[in-house]
Amino acid sequence: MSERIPQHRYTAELAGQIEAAWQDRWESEGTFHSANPAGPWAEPDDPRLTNGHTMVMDMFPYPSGAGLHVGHPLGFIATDVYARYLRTTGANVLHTMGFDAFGLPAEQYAVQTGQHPRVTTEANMEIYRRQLRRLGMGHERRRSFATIDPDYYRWTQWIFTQIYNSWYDVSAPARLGDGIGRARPISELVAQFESGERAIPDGRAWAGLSPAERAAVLDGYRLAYVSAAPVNWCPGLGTVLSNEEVTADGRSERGNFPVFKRNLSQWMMRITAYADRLVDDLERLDWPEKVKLMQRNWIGRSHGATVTFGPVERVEGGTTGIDVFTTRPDTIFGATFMVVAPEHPVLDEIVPSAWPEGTDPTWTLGEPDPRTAVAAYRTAASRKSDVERQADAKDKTGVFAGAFATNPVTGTKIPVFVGDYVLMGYGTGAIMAVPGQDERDWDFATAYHLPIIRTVQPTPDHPEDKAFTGEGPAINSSIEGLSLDGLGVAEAKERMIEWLEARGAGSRRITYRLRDWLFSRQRYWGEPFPIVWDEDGVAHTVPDDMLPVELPEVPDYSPRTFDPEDAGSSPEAPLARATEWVEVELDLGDGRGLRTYRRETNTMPNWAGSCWYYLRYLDPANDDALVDPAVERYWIGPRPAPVADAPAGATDPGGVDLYVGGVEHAVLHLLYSRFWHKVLFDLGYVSSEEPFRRLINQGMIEAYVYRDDRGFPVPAAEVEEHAGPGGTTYTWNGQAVTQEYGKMGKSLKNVVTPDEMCEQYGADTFRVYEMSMGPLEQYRPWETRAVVGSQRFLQRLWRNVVDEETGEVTVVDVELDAETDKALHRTVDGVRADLEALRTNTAIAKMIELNNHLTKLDAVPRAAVEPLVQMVAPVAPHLAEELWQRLGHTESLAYAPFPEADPAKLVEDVVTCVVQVKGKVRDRLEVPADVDEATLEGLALASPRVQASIDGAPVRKVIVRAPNLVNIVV
RNA sequence: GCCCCCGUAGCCCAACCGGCAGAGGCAGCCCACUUAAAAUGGGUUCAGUGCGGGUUCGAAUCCCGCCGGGGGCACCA
Repeated sequence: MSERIPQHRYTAELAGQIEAAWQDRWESEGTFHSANPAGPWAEPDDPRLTNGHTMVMDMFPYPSGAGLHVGHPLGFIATDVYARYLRTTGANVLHTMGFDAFGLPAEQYAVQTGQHPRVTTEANMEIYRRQLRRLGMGHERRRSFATIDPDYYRWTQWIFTQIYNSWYDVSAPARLGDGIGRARPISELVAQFESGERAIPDGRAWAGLSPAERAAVLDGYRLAYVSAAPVNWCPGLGTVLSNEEVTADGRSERGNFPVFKRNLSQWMMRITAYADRLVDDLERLDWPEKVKLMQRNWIGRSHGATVTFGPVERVEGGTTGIDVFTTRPDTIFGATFMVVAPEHPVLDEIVPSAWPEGTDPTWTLGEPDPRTAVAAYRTAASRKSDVERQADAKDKTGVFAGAFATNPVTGTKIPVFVGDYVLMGYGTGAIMAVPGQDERDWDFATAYHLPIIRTVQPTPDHPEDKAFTGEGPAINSSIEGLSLDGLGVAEAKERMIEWLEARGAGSRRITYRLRDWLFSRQRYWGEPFPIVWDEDGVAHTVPDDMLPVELPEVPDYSPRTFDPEDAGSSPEAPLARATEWVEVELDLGDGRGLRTYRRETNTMPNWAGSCWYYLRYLDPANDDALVDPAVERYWIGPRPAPVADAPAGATDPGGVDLYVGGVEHAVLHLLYSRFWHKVLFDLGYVSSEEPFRRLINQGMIEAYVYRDDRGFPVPAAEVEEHAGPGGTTYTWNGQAVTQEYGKMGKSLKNVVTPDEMCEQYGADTFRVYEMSMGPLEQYRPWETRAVVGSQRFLQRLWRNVVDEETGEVTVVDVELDAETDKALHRTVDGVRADLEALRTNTAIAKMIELNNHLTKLDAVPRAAVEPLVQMVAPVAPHLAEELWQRLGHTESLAYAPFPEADPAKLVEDVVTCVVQVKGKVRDRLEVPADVDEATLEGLALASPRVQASIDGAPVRKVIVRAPNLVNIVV
């Protein structure tokens, strides 16, 4: 049987041919090459350079081997549409895509398949490249790279050496003079130590220190340093992890393995030095509020005071003080006891050998003396994991330490407790407990019969048996020479801090939740550190001219992993097995000549490569610098105007113009990257203060899952839908199945791939469908059977230009009738605004509308369909190029100027005016668009239908919004 | 427990600064083409905006309180 499909119909097959042909042509012509003002690719004469510039970027993918589904390219298509649109405005547009190819996912896939990570990673990247090409991405291929390329990670290592060889000078003026604090080369700190301008913390003389001692001093300042501290050890992954990679319930973000605290010597990055700038600069960014909030919460800056509670008697004689941090210094009058963390060192000094006279029996754990009780409590606490401690959060437990401190304001003696609801890692590890204004302290006070004093007047409806944490006037807060009574919280805080500072009992203090970034991993597949260790145990950076330090071949690249529950295991770096690589003779050029060193065997986390890749996109062929300064300034330097919604007085921080990616990187990649960028800024390598000026989180495409009566998923593509009186039902192979909504995944049997869609409909149809499903940020369900609507649109557009039977172009060169002309200009105007604002879904709706209008004409005028082809080009670029060519153009339309709307044709001369009586529509009038209010009011009141509605009632008021509306109030 | 986002037709989504609830698509129904079906084309039905209050001449839109869905944080002193 012969198919009765017209020979020249725009079918998936024809689309496939057209698409492949145009992809070849774009590639051979370098259509998407953008122009650089300087550096190896300088093209200073390119006219686009002076015509505006935009950098559009996607979060680059991991070539993990799991395979793409239709959700993955959503953001890529959106940025491609935007970039293609911008090119038609004459702008110089940079849009490319590389690969985040180091790291766990790539390594795990390699381990699973028993191959070297480089082999599988490169194979997967090839698949990705082919798929991206097939989707018609206008990426600039020559700017693409992978983080595993030695030419790339050479610079990742170089940045590490810069960070390592820097320190944060909190008192130096900011680089732009607009604040205090910046990173400086470590050599300047050494000079200060040598000259004596700055004292060494423990008071020794620099000249008298050994190399190892000097190194130890400098490690206290370097922005990258080795520290022995409790870290997150994940036996299941065989590596340590940063705080950001551990979930709230104490498991690894990747793989969901248990994580344990182990004391280990690891590389850290001093991100905490930038905490303030990382918080403050958020308001200069055009980012989703949600992401800003997540970063603010993660950094967790809180303002308060440290207050010393003392004297506490020491067992060995004399007294000591206990410092607490509080955000509520205004409530000190209500501090009736203290609690220190079980790990607090002061406990070693103050716990006496006998319970004080009259100790409440509930305070003692039933132990005969405080030492036994505190020791037992500390042991029990140390056995609890963070997870268990959190799980027990409801019950406040603790034990009396047997000692008393003095409330520095009231002079009252107050008991000191040990309690695990106080964390050693936050503030000072000790708190003043104010049960009246703190729920946790209230719980503790109730459990241990401790006094409660309210120092803020609760609201009248506040329950008697609860802490009051709200705002109100201070009460019970007076002593001789100080009264907070009647003051609001903010004012009371200020007054209190001033009082404390005047007496030396406390001082203003800011604390942060953010901790330094644990930067080393015990994995093979990552960047080696550009660090060698000498025989004294002193670290040295590898000189720039010896970079990159290439990743060696090892007999076994898989990490040593352990039983996920084996908390006692220790990490082993796979690189340590490359003994010939580890032992190395080098002349570091420091005057010490050829010496033997041991290479650092940890590798960097995969965040390292993604921390700065946007900078390399700018100038990927540059061998002399990570990016030419002029190129950086041109593409992502600060713009004259601040971003939308920035507070008054804010300046633009620079950065990538548009960055699109998933929200899952809110506090990982996006925080690390901002940190590195600010270091590079301080050191003068970049002119921008932020990496990403504008961020959009694309939504996910989800899918329906169908399950049979056993609960097993059945292939979603084979499910039939039945509309019935009792609602819609679903069957698979004749048996009833249930529908639920969720993620797309192999095990759920609902995966749809871009390749399938290209096969069945063509890439352009797929692009149009994904873009018309809804706003970019929105989560939405995939529905394959709806894709045909997008295909029909493109087929109708095709048919408006080409005869399906003969393949001939059928457009006519006639003048547009008034209606078509108006529709065209309205569409151009709307589509331009929509594409500009990334509202591609509504842009497509407007194009469909115009196309449907053209379909109804006897013959399609060229003057109408050519602009439509241009407008559709960003979304369906292959089809548009093909039609453009068939319409007689020889050049690609990638740079053809976007159609302009004539403002004169956008105004209607006659509009429909709605006449309401008491807000209800009673009549419609056709009136001139420029009708004046008085005339319109007269016309409305004269309407018989309006008069009938008014029914003789007196008119109280008439609201006129010429020319659209009149509302008569009776 | 606290914070953020979202609820419009059977489904996905529009609706600009508060001003006629509907741009577009899917599905359904009718018609044309076809021996027939598919494909294609043309036409058409469908909601008063999750619920309850309030502000306003006028509310999908602003405010308050619920309900439902999604997400973030959670002894942070």
